[in-house]
Amino acid sequence: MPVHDHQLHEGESLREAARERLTRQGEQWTGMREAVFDALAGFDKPASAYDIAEAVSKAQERRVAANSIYRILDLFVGANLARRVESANAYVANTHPDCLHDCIFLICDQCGQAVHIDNDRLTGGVRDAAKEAGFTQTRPVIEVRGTCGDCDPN
Amino acid sequence: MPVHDHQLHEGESLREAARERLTRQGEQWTGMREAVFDALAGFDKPASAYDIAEAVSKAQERRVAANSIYRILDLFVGANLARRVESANAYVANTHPDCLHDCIFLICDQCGQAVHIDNDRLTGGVRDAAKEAGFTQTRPVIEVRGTCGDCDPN
DNA sequence: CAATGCAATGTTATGTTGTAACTTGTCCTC
DNA sequence: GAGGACAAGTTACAACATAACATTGCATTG
Ligand SMILES: [Zn+2]
Ligand SMILES: [Zn+2]
Ligand SMILES: [Zn+2]
Ligand SMILES: [Zn+2]
Repeated sequence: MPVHDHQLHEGESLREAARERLTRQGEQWTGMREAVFDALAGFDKPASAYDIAEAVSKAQERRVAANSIYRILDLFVGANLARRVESANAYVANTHPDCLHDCIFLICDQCGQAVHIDNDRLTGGVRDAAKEAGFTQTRPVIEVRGTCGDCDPN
Repeated sequence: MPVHDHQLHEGESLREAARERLTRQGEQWTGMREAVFDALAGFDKPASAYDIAEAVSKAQERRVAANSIYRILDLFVGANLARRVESANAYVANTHPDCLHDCIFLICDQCGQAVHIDNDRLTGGVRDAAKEAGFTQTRPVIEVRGTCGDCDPN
């Protein structure tokens, strides 16, 4: 269970929370951004920028270049609407965009599913260790590659 | 300081330790593998497969394809002679190939330097959290992006 | 209402990272 | 010297990411 309380959103509610958050940052919630967010949230596993480009292209019946997707994903990550999964070169929608903290991702090497867990004790420990080594403006990347319970039902 | 004791190697001693380790695994220590290891160990920061291909090409005065480098790097990572830094798409030589454990990398966004720290309490905690979530055969990826003390001397 | 400025997006090109498939070379064994 | 096993070479391409510049649409203002 999470170490702290926060609201997890899904579907319509998630999009609303994302829109709220982005506009509150002084950024616009455009049709294109909504389309990208919907596509991203529609995936059940981390999606690459090209996956998203394909999904948006299909939804809009026109070609959307990966380029534009990257721009919007960068914006989303900066605004905490999405997270980048470094070990998968892929992105996931953030189900609690109002809650600013470090996430831990567990990624299944078999099925590609990613589980998101929160543990401030662990992430705080990693931050502290980096600080102790003289690092500032730290951004922890904590992920675990492995096999999920569904893929290895022992 | 490291939580456990182990020998850190460098230069000739490091290459020896790597050769020892690899051959003990039943793999061959070929000229090509030595060249790749030397090139990798010669970098003062994480090097991409293409960086290494270039270095080896220069050292051997012939073109070596990145392809071959990837094969050898995969072997090295599997044998604990090298580590992949996921958030940098790059590799570093492992200075203690005989010591099997999870490493934490701190990578400076400014200068690219990577510092390697060990903290079994933290990495163990991450492993435990993954296990609790039903994941098996786990391989933690714990890295911190930030600014190193040299680049931000406050 | 033109003219201007600005942010978002489109377009094209190219750079970087990573794999796949097949071939060649080398060494060992029979 | 034929055959097998493994390392490495070669070529081609897939996947991921960014750079540079053009276009669009909308708001401001003279
Ligand atoms: Zn949370
Ligand atoms: Zn799975
Ligand atoms: Zn160690
Ligand atoms: Zn630095």
